[in-house]
Amino acid sequence: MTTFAPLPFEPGYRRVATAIATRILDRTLREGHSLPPEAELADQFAVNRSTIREALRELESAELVTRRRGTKRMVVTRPAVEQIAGRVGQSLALHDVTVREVWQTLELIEPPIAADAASHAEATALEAIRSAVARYAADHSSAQQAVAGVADFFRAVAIASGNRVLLITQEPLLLLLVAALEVMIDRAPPARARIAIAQQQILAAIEAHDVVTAREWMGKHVRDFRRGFEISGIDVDSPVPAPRRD
Amino acid sequence: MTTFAPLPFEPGYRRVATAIATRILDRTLREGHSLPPEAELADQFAVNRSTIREALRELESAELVTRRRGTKRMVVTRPAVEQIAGRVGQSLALHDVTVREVWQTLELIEPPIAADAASHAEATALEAIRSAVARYAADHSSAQQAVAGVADFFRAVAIASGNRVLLITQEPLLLLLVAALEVMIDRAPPARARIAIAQQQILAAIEAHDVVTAREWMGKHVRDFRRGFEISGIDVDSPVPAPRRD
DNA sequence: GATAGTATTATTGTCGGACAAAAAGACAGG
DNA sequence: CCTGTCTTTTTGTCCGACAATAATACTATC
Repeated sequence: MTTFAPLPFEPGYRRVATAIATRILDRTLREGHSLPPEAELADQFAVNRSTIREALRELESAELVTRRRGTKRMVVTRPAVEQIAGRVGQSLALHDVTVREVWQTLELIEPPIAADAASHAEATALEAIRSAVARYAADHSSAQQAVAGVADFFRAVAIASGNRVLLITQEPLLLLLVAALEVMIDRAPPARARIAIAQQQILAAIEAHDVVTAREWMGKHVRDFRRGFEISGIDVDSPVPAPRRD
Repeated sequence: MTTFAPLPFEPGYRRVATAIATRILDRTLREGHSLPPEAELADQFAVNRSTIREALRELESAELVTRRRGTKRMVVTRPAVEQIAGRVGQSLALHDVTVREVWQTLELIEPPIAADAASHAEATALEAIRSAVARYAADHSSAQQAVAGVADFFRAVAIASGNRVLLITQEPLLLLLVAALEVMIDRAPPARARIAIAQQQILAAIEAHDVVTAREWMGKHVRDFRRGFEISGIDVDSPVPAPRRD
């Protein structure tokens, strides 16, 4: 017996969206190019403007096009790392991922990132790490600020590693870490100071191109979060809080 | 002097979208719940149906709501892993990430995943790995099939590791690996056989709860891809091809 | 001739209403 | 209980409209 797959009906707005998306992905439409006005698109695709607008909302939501603030035309963009990460973070949270899973993953990827950074960090990337460390040291009074500082440090190190895939892969984890840390940090008094020390040690190791020490201290740094959660009485098997929407 | 940020103007369709998204993220609207019809939403938000529809396109694009095929009402969903991964993969490709970066990241995360799998794989997860290995061994004639088999093996191992964050984190990398492998595999004759051997060794190690061997063989497995790219004459510093759209 | 200010046009965001096609629901008959 | 038919909802798409504002052309001024 032959079986038939159901006929896939694609509504117009989606066909339009994929048509435009394809052009963006194959680089026919390049970053910065602005899209024709809606009326013209409607003409070209021979559909109503409403249909075009629905398609644009899809693309906009995928960050393939954006409107710069205070401007009218839509502009082709590549999805910013943060936006994509936000999606992934949301998704992970909705899947009831636990603090433990996030933490285990960080424990796994961060030390090698630090090692890579130590082995081939360039001057500007190093400077960025330095300033992240300095900013954290200078002011970590509010929980929110402290936590943001922690994330920025990780970002700076990942940038220094020179691997953008790692940087982007790491980003959703940071979002979730941030969400969880904000709850934890004020309940674990020693946390702030220990973070500062770890950052300084890691920075020093990276500056000295000391791969082994960088890896080790990053390992300690990440493991410390686990301790923080334990001290503050947060069950590591509880689901992570959803990251804030922007 | 005090400075003022420009007043952020949020169009109605976005305000509606975030309003609904918020309800989904805070679990007021749960997975499987169906949304009210567009007309009713228009009433509730006191906006036109067009505005509602544009908002729905945004949510749909974010995978927070979906229409089951052949059905009419919109249903609240949590974004499927594959969809999210598709986005991230696209984004990475648009950022001109190189084969090397993808490969390095895999080299970094896969061995520990295999180690985790070896240390606490459950029966069903093990069975899934076994069947993935068997499927690959049974038929890897077409490039596309072979490559899909490779990805499925990685997925099965990640599932066995019991860490969903790793699973989801890994997914975009697999998409890019697949896109790159499809080009490479037919140009590197020994690749197919070596993959089969590696899969069998890793499976055996996981079955035996042999953490060290699992990690080692997974390391070899991933490093082999690098060799494949070299043999087939693909520059590892060339950008990865964009993953196929669905 | 360059610049600042003003008028015009183009474009977006939103609305209202309309209708065919398809799904969901109600209902009768076997 | 299943099956086929009829009715009601609901979606996808269209059309036309209009206020608000960005983009552009134009003008006056120095």
